[in-house]
Amino acid sequence: MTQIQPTPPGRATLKDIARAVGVDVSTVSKVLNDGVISVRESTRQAIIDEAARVNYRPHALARNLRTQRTGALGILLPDLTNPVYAATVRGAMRQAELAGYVMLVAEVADERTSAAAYLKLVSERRIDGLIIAVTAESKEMIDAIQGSPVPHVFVNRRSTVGRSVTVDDQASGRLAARTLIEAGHKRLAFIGSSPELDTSQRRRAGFVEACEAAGLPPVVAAVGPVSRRGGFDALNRLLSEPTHPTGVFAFNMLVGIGAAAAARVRGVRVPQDLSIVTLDGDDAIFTSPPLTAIATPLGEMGARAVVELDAMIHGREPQDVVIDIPPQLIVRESVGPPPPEA
Amino acid sequence: MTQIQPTPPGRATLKDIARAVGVDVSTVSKVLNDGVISVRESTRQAIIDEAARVNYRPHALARNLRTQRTGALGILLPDLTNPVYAATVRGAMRQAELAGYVMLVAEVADERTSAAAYLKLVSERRIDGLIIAVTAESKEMIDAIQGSPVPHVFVNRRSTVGRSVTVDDQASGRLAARTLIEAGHKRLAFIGSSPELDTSQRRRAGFVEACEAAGLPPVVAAVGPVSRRGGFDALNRLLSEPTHPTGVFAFNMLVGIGAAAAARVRGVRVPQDLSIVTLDGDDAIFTSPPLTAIATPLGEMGARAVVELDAMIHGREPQDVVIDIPPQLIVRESVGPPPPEA
DNA sequence: CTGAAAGCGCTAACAT
DNA sequence: ATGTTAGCGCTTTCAG
Repeated sequence: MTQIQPTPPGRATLKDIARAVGVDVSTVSKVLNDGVISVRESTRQAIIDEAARVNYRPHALARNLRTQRTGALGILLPDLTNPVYAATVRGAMRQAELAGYVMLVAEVADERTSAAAYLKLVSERRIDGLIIAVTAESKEMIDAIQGSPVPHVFVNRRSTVGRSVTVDDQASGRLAARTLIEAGHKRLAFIGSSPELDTSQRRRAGFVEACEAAGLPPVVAAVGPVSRRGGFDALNRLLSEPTHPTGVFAFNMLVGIGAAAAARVRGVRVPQDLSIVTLDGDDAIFTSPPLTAIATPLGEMGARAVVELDAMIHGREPQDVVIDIPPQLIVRESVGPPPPEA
Repeated sequence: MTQIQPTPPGRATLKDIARAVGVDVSTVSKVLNDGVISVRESTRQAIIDEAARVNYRPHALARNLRTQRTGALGILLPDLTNPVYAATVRGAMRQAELAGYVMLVAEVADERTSAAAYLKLVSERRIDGLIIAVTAESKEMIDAIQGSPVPHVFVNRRSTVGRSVTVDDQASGRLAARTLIEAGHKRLAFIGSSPELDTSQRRRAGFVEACEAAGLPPVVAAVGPVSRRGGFDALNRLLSEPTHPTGVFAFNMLVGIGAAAAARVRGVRVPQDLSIVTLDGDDAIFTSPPLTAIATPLGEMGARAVVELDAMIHGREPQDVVIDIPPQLIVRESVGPPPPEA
């Protein structure tokens, strides 16, 4: 009489199987890990059958302790409710699953908590590798990262203390500027972040470069927190100046949405009075008006970060990667010619 | 000469400390775990000093294998880029950190992958408890959950196979209806989800109840996927009927945003031609117009789920909890009187 | 082709 | 007040 109730998964151990089949646990281990040829077919079958019968699952912890690998990856990010990070995490998680990892997510508010979360994950040896989606330029953080034996890769950020996966942000900046310039705008502005965000600096550099190439005066670069609120406030400041820009490039979707809200509140019509180009895409289609944006392959970056991490974990040489999808303009309704009087 | 380089954290073991101080590892373990009084002050100090010097961190895996607890919680959710889930996860993660857990997150596309992810986390024994933010009514999933020894709690969902943390969704539905009714609307609609989402059913029930209490005809209940696209399509269908509703209650923010976009595309002005009430809040302030919404304490639900899970893990009796923050209306700009001809 | 033995780093009875 | 012992479940030489 075999048991009628299905055995709950994950409760049987190698020892149980070994006892049932009448072999040693090491034999069971070999068979189940599939690596070894030198097992008689009949015992192999018996073991496999019994394992199936009791619904055997390896105990991850025990295996990990032995192999010194956890099968887990970590990701450090500043804000889960920010769709930019959510999309990145999603891409990373999908790839992680393909590569057989589970994903530990830590949301960190600032550099202090970053370092703490980092230490918790890394020094307790909970993960095999770490994706860093926060800016990590505090001394505390740099020290922690540099002293660490755990592979790590920055995503959508560059850093002196590690490899990174990014896109060609300068090209995005140039494309944004050219889009506005071709629509006829002469007074352009970039709404970016505070200086420590290297990604923003590169987009700005590309933007400025294209402006100068077109012989346009130096652009105003409003700066603030990267958030809807930040975009809202920044555009508000910009619009309160006497001759304000007629075309703005918003660092990312959140900033763009905030900017659009500010325009609306001030009675500035988009795109009749003001054109907006933003970045990162998908969500911007449901704003009003839908925002013209430059697609950023966030998910690909996350996925690629996992690929690199996996390579490092397997001892391969890490390298910086710049995803070579050229920036692509998604034309929607927030860009038009400048208003006549401008 | 002590070492000049800071010792990398997490590399020293109990054995190293024991050897350096000249005691047994078990003594070190006792001291560092703080539970025991019976240790001479001088040795205690020596141990603590040495531990600090080598920057000792316990090896989570080894400890876990021994104690049979992982110090990790899992969460299963359908869509990270959905701000509703992002907010829930965030609340859960904050509370998890306070309670000393790390958080494993798994995004699952459907019931099939749910079951697989579930099994991966649970049967490999990677987590002490699981938060379930997906609807889990497939036989596959129910079987997996029921046979499982791992505590689990549903969040923002109810289920026959486990405890849950929810809010009073019927009250939210009633409040939404009353808001519209008090503004003068007579033709109301609820845009909800397909029937398997119990949360949607409760909101709908409350909505219908309040309509009937006001003597209003049975409401149309559009149904579709819970997403911007779903809200968009649903309102589109609604508006293409000859006498369409003048006030709609959207199941959540995403649906509300999609509905607003659909109105805009059809040239239906909000709130002059159509009033919209939605749920879940924060993001809705940056839409155009800002959407009047009923606040839903997503973060609290996530946090409370962790509290309940922690209780279960420590052997306390689980219970269903309904967060007793009454639904609160956030008045913005998407509700007004019905158009005159209606 | 299979088994015995050792050990990953830690904790917890139980001795002394 | 401290050490001894045993073992969590697994993998991995090394012998037979």
